[in-house]
This record gives sequence, C-alpha cells and structure tokens, in this order.
Amino acid sequence: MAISEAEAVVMDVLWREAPRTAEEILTEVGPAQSWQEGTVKSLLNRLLRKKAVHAERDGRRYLYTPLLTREQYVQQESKGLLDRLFGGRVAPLVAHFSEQRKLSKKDIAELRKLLKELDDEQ
Amino acid sequence: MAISEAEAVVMDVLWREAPRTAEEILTEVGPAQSWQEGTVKSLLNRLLRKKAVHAERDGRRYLYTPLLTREQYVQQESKGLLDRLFGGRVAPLVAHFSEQRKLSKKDIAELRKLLKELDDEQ
DNA sequence: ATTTGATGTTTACACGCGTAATTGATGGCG
DNA sequence: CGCCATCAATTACGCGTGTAAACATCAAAT
Repeated sequence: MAISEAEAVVMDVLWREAPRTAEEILTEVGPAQSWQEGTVKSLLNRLLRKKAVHAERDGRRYLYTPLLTREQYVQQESKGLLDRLFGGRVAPLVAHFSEQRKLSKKDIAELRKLLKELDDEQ
Repeated sequence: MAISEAEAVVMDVLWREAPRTAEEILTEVGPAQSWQEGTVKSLLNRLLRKKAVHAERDGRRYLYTPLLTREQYVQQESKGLLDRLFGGRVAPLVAHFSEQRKLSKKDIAELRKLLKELDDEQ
C-alpha cells in the first residue's frame, strides 16, 4: 500500500535523522503541521503496518528507523507522475517546466553540467 | 478540491476530444478500466461539483466539456511533486532520473536541444 | 504497593474515493 | 395518455486518510 502525504511528512523527519523517538518527531513536525501527539503516533503505527519504518524498543519508548529509503520513495512518486502525465519520458517534463518559465538560471546551469557529464562518461 | 486519479482518467478522455457524452466516455474508457456506466456518471458528477467540467444539455443527454485545462492540471500536479520532493527545483529532479538511468538517448537529445533554444532566445 | 507520569495501542469519526445499485426524470411509442 | 427505454442524479458502501480521544502499559517516585 502506498504512503500517504501525512505519512511522508513523518518519513521526512526520519530521513533527515534516525533513529528517533515519537516525541522527537512531534517536536520537529508538530509546530509546522500543528499536529498533536496522537496524530503522530497513529501515523507511525500505520507506517509500521506498511513496513515503511522499524521500531526498536528502548526502555519505555521506541526508536523509529526508516526501512523505506527516501530514494525508493522519490523513485515511486516521480515515476508515477512521469508515467501518468508525460508518457514516462523526462524531456517532455522538463519542456513543460521550461514553457512555464520555471527553470531558474541555476537549473539551466546545472542541467548543462549534467548533460556534459553524461557526454564525458562516453 | 483536488481531482482524484479516477477523475483524471475521465478528464483525459475529454482533453483528447470534447464535448462528449457520458456514453462516449464510457466506451472509450470502460474497457481499459473495466468501469460500468454508473461509475463514469458518478465521476462526471464529482467533476461537475468541482467545476472541472461543464455540462450542456443536448436533448435528453448532456455534453461534457472540460473547464480545467490539461495544462492547468499538469501544472498543479507537477509543481506539487517538485515542491514536495525536490525543493521546487527542476535540476535535482532531472539529476534523480539521470542517476536512476531513466534518461533515454532521446531524452538527452531533446534536453540538449531545449537548452540550446533557451540559449538562443537570449 | 500504589499512584503517577510517560509512552504506545486501540478505537473513533468525518471525509474523499472507487465502484455501483437504486431512484428519478423525460422523451418516444403504442 | 400511459408505459417503456434512456439518461442522469441520488444514495450506498467499503476502504484509506487525517486527526484525535480513550485506553493500556509500565517504569519511577512516594
């Protein structure tokens, strides 16, 4: 089963640093999301059920560690979008952003560099 | 309110050609999705409520036309992903696909062309 | 040993979604 | 004019989600 958006917020915290306790997650994410303790706990439990995180007992609390990597998640999400909207091809996606004037100078520079590297490595 | 995935399938039909009747939509999308008549009608109604399509009476049936354009939809969806996963920047996204070896020859060629054009236009 | 505070687990509930059956409207036919 | 076929609209239902209250557990303090 897929990871929901709220669940992904929790994963994000764990991707930045792990393992973490539920409370640490709450203090990091609570203010921005204005979530309560129970909410975070529920999300953690659903992530456990989905095998996206692992929990290890540490005294009276648990330490949570991500099992699903950020790379895997990003991969799934972006492939999904690419397939649904751009026929699975990257260039049309970039073209879209280009038309939308969403390419910054920095983006363009980096893209150039990237293409150069692809060139160099034969 | 956002358009769901099933609703987007219906929109896709209308983006390819509009206006269309519910039945036309069904025959175009029913086989692939194995949806029934009622399903398509429901989706159309939800899209109406969301003001994503417009319905115009034509005798005893309706002709449905998209109000939300494909461009707008693609824009929303891809901006969402970009912001959530790549800090709103395009280059990291492309880099991601590059690392994942998801850039085809064709992609690379097109990206080169695109960058060239950006160059030319000043 | 009992209470209390900290944690985690279970249960709850409203809402959107996917899917469809049921009901309602309406125009054509006998 | 009344009935049937054709559409659309309403209602339904199970499931995941966002959010949280209620409940359980257990170590620590008294």
